[in-house]
Amino acid sequence: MRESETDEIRGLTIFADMDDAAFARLCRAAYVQTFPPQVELFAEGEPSDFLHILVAGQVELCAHWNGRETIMEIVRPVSSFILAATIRDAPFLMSARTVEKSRLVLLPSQDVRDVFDTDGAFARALVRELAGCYRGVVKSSKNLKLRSGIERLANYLIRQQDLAGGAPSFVLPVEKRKIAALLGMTPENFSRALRLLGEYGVANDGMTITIADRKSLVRLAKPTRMIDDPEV
Amino acid sequence: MRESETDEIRGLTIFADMDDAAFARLCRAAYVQTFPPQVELFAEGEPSDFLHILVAGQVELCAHWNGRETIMEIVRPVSSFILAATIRDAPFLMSARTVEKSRLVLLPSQDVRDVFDTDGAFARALVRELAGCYRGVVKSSKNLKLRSGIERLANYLIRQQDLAGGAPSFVLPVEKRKIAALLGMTPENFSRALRLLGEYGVANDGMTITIADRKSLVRLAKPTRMIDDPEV
DNA sequence: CGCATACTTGAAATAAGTCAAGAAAAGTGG
DNA sequence: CCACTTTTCTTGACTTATTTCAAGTATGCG
Repeated sequence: MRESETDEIRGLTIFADMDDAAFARLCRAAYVQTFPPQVELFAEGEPSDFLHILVAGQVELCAHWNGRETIMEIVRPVSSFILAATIRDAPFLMSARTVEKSRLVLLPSQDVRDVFDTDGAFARALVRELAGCYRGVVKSSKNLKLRSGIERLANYLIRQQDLAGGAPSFVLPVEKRKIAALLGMTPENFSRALRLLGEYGVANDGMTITIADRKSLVRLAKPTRMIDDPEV
Repeated sequence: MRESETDEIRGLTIFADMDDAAFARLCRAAYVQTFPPQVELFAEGEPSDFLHILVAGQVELCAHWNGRETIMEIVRPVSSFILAATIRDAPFLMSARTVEKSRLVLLPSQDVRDVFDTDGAFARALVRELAGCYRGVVKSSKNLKLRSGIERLANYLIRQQDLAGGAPSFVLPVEKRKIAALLGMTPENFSRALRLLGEYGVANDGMTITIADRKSLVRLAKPTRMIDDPEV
C-alpha cells in the first residue's frame, strides 16, 4: 500500500492515536482494491481473512436463510466493517456486496490481532469501535421489535434528512428496494408506507424525498436517543 | 469482595488469563449483591457505572418505546452483561430486571477500562467477549428478519433441547410470555404457534416440552450455524 | 381456599406478504 | 441519440400472518 493510500485511512478513529510504527506494521501487508458495482466481496460462512475498510463507494451487508435474503446494514465511507469476525477469527455472519463502484482497504486479520496486542492505543480504539458496532445492532434490533413498518420508515426518513444536512428535500442514498430490505419490509409494503406518509407531509418524486411538515412526521415517528441517535 | 466470592468469577473467560494483580485491582472496589425476583437493576438511559456479572439466578434485558416493551436477551449465569456500555462509558440501551432471585458481581466501569489498558490478557479476552456479543445480536437480528414466528419458535425449542442435554422432554427456562417477547411475538401468537408445532411432534404440558419427532421439527426449523450455533 | 397472574382459545381487526400487471426509470447496444 | 431491454417502482386485489380484544381455564402463591 502506497503512502497516499495509507493517508486515506490514517485519520480513522481506530487508527488515530496509535503509534506510527504499529500503523506501518498494519499497512505492510495491506492492500487497496477497487471493485465494480454489484460484486460480492465475501459470503456468509467464509473465513474472515481481512478486516475491510470502505474508503469510497457503498457496500451492503446482507444475510440469507432458506432462500430469503435481507440487508443488515449499508456501509458508507470511511468505515471499517466485519470487525467482530476479524477479532474472533470466525466465519462471516453476513455477505458483503458492492452497491456502487467502491474502493476498499484490506488489512490481514492476523495483523490486526497482532497489533492489538502490541499497541495499547489501537487496542483501546478498536474495543471502543466494536462496542459502538454492538450498540448499533442493538438499536437496530429495538427498531425492528418495537416499531411497525411505517414507524421504521418515518424514523429512517428523519435520520436521512439530518444526514443530508436538514434541508426539506434530499435524495435517498440507495434504491428503495434496498431500504425496504434494510427496514425489514417488502418493496411493495415500502411503497405503500411511503404513500401513507403523504398524510404527514412527506412527498416523494423518484429518489427525492421532501418533508414539508417535519413536526408532523416526528409526532408519528417518535424518534428517541436510545434507538435513533448514532452518537449514543 | 471476599475471596470466596472472587473465586466465583475468576474462572470466567474474560478473567481467565489475566494477571493476579490486575484481577485483584478489578475486585478491589467490586461488590456482590443478591437481589429478589422482579427487581429492576437499571433502566435504559442511565449511566453505566458498573459492569454486571450474573453469578446465580436469571436476568432479563428489555427495551421500551412508545409504551411497548420487548425482551432483548435473557442472561443466565455465569456471564457478564452490558459490556459495551461500560467500555464506551455510554448510557444503557436496555433495562435489566431480575427474573428470579439473583446474585450479581458489580465491577466499577472505570476500573474495567483502566485494567483494560494495563493488562494485555484482559484486553484480549474482553475484546473477544465483546465480539462474541456483537455476533450474538447479529444472529438474533437475522433470526428476526429472515424467519416467521413459528420458525423462530421451532428453532428456539431445538436449541433449548440441546441446552437441556438432548432428552426428548425438557422444561422451559422462563415463563412463556417472556419467551414470546424474546422471540418477537405476542403471548397469544406464541400459544397458537406452539399448538401448531403439534403437527411436528411437539407436545406441551405446562412448562414441559416434549419433542417426539425431532427430525420433523428440524425439517421445519432448518437451523443453521450462521444463526443458531452459539459457538460460531 | 381465594386471589392474582399466566396461559389458552375464539372472533375480529390490522399489518404485512404475495401475485400480477402496468408505469417509470435505468441500462444496453447499434 | 435512439430503440430496445431490463429492472425498479407502483398499484390493485387477494392471501396469509400477526395483533388485539375478550373470555374462560389453568396455575401458582400467600
